[in-house]
Amino acid sequence: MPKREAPDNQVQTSTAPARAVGEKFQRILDAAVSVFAEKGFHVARVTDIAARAGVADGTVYLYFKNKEDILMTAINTAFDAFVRDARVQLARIPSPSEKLRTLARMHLRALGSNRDMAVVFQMELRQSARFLAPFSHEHMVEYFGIVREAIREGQRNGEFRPELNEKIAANCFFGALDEMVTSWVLAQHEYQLEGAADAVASVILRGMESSGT
Amino acid sequence: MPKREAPDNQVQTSTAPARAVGEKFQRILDAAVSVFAEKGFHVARVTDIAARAGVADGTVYLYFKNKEDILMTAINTAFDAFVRDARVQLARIPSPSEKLRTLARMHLRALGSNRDMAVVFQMELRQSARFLAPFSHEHMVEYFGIVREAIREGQRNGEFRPELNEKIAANCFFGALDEMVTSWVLAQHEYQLEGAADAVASVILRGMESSGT
Amino acid sequence: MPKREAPDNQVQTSTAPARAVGEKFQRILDAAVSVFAEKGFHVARVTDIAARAGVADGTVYLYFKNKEDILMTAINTAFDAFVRDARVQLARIPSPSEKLRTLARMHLRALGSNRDMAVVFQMELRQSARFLAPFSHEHMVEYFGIVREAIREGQRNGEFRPELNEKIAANCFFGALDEMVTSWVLAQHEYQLEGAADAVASVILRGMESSGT
Amino acid sequence: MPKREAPDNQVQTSTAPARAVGEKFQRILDAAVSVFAEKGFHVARVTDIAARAGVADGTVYLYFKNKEDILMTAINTAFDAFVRDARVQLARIPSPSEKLRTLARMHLRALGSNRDMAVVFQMELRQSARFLAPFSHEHMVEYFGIVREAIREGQRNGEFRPELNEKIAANCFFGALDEMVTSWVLAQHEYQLEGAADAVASVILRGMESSGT
DNA sequence: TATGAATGAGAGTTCATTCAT
DNA sequence: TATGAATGAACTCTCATTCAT
Repeated sequence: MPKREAPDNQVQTSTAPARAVGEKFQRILDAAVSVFAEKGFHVARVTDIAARAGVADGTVYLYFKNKEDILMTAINTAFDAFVRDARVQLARIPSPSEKLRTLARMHLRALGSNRDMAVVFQMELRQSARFLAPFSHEHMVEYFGIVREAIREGQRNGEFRPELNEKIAANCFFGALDEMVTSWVLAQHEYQLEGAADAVASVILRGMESSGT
Repeated sequence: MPKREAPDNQVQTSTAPARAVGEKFQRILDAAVSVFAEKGFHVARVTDIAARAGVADGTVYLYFKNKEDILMTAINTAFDAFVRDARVQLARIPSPSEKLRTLARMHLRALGSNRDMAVVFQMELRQSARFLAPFSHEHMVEYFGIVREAIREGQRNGEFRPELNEKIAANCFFGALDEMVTSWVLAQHEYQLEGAADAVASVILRGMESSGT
Repeated sequence: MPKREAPDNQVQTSTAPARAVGEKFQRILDAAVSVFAEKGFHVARVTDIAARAGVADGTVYLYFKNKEDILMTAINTAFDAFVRDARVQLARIPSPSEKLRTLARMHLRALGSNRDMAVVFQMELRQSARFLAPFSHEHMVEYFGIVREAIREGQRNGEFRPELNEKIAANCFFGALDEMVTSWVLAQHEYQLEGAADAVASVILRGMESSGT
Repeated sequence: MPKREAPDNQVQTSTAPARAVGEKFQRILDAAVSVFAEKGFHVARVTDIAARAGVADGTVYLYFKNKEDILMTAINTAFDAFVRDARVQLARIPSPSEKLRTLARMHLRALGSNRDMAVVFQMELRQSARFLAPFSHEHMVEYFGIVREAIREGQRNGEFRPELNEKIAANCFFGALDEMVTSWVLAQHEYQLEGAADAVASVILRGMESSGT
């Protein structure tokens, strides 16, 4: 029954320095993400996670209610941190199109900098949205909210075509980025995911722009 | 992207009592898709599938090697039919942009007409691409091949911006449609998925078009 | 999912002849009683029961919902058979005191002829009455009902003291027999339990008899 | 049969800060009896006991060897106190029948004044007699010894029928009281258990009395 | 072909007990 | 003494798959 230290955004920082005590929570979380990425949630065994975290099986249950709770915590923590960060960044940017361009960059940077977490997001998030706690789906709704708000803003100030269905546009934006991540995750060779952000953003933004722009 | 209504996609066709045989095969396949859609591949039990198909558990193994084989067959059969159909349809259309617009319509129509299969595609395809036989991934590559060919064609004839990375553009196209399906599948209320095809296509196509067009 | 053959009173007859097929249910039940008697319900492992019954672990769950269900079924089946038998026998006897004397004999004969079952009754029945399904407790109530009815009858016809609290008297009767079984079960040396029935009955019956008798 | 209120039955008595030590020891013991009564020995968790005693899990092991030791200590302590008390009381009484009548009253008073302990005795004592250390069984033998001695005395002085099997008679006596406790423990409504002592004693004593008395 | 009873490996989870602090 | 985080053995139950009928 150790108490989880306050989740501090840095979802998984396997930095070198001193492996202080008490970061067992984080170790388990990191190990879990790694194992989930490797075998998928259902095939992953708690024993694998414990072993990779260097703790006993039972220890996992001191920090998490059950296997599902580990996945949920991993996803929610990362998602929370991302959305919070995104809100802060976007608040500084006045232009809607620039906001979306920045969001695209953040999206691909966040996932591109942590392959395991990216795999988990791409492979498990949809499943969990449907079969596990719809908790994580809340985050998706939140993320979409940010995107849609920017689009509406752009429509109001004339940047984006007003007749465009804002929900569909948001799907195009998110879907395009999401597919970039998926293909990156499935790719055999390594490449910088973030590098594609501008190209994607420009396709979607042009697609939404008012003709006369 | 299947059109599973038409029972002509059956992979195995025996000789003599072909109808009866294929009929049970198809019943199991349909039942499986329905159960997979409901609970997800890993949680679905073979017993559920057999019961829903109205056959004994053991009978399932007369038609399929194992549980995974059922999923693979379901996905592959539907995907095959879709890709074959797409090739035929697109061959008749000269304009690259019109090709993509048609593909978008076909994509959303195919999945929009069979919710269970759509759920399975959205929830299980990525997982299976990574963890199960990468067999089904071949189909994705094939589908992407069709999209990319149309894009290249459009770049050659000046419709689409030549500096555009064709792979990224294909991801935008597919990702946008895919996200439309996902949000449709997760939506609480019913609506015609196909109806959104033109809106999505127009966003992506405008995004790819040459400025001077 | 084989269907339990109709429970046919002969709770555990490990008679010699042909071990017909389909008596797997009975084999598991007998094995369970034997294992429960040996180690107690909570310490007994399902694996032990399966092994002793000569079936696989999973097979146990084709016939029983869970470990508790095995215990309950064993207790209930035996109890049912006993109570049904008792009702039939006692119906033929007019004298209340003779009824109780017969019941005492039946009680000790039933448990004295099956040591394992006796152990389970003495060790687990009270626990199960409190912590498991109070189902089995119904049987106790039924048994007591038979005893109390006989006592009331005897009070009505003047055989037993009318001022006697009938519930207390029933407790004396049952408790005395029960303790005989317990001490028999815990005893190191073997002896005929049934042989003590008359001695017990005579103590209790004299204790209840009207002074002038 | 304990009189656990009085905290003078403590088995272990350390030297210096005897009061404090014994106090925590007793708290754990009381908590254990309460938890055992509630869930049964095997289902009770050491954590529950520690929590209810207001100590850490590890502290329990400073006072007791293991979970079983707690149960044994609880039973033995109570039993010891009861038997010691019984010996003292009965020594003062010359009449064998009066001795038994007094014992009946003490028996029901002891358990009737501490429901938790009564539950533990009724539910766990038999189990422990068989599966755990037969240690506690010694107490039963001791208790029975007292009863049997009184019966023999009564047979010698002509109060009780000489042909009566003294062991059986003792079983009747104890069994009747024991069943009173059991039914009291299982009863839904509250009532004074001790109040039934005379009724029970009179049934058994009459049952044992010589005819001509 | 079809059945469904039987199998048994395997996984998640619990909890008595220990031991460094 | 006291703590409570950590351990890891153990156990119940599930379910994909097989095979005798």
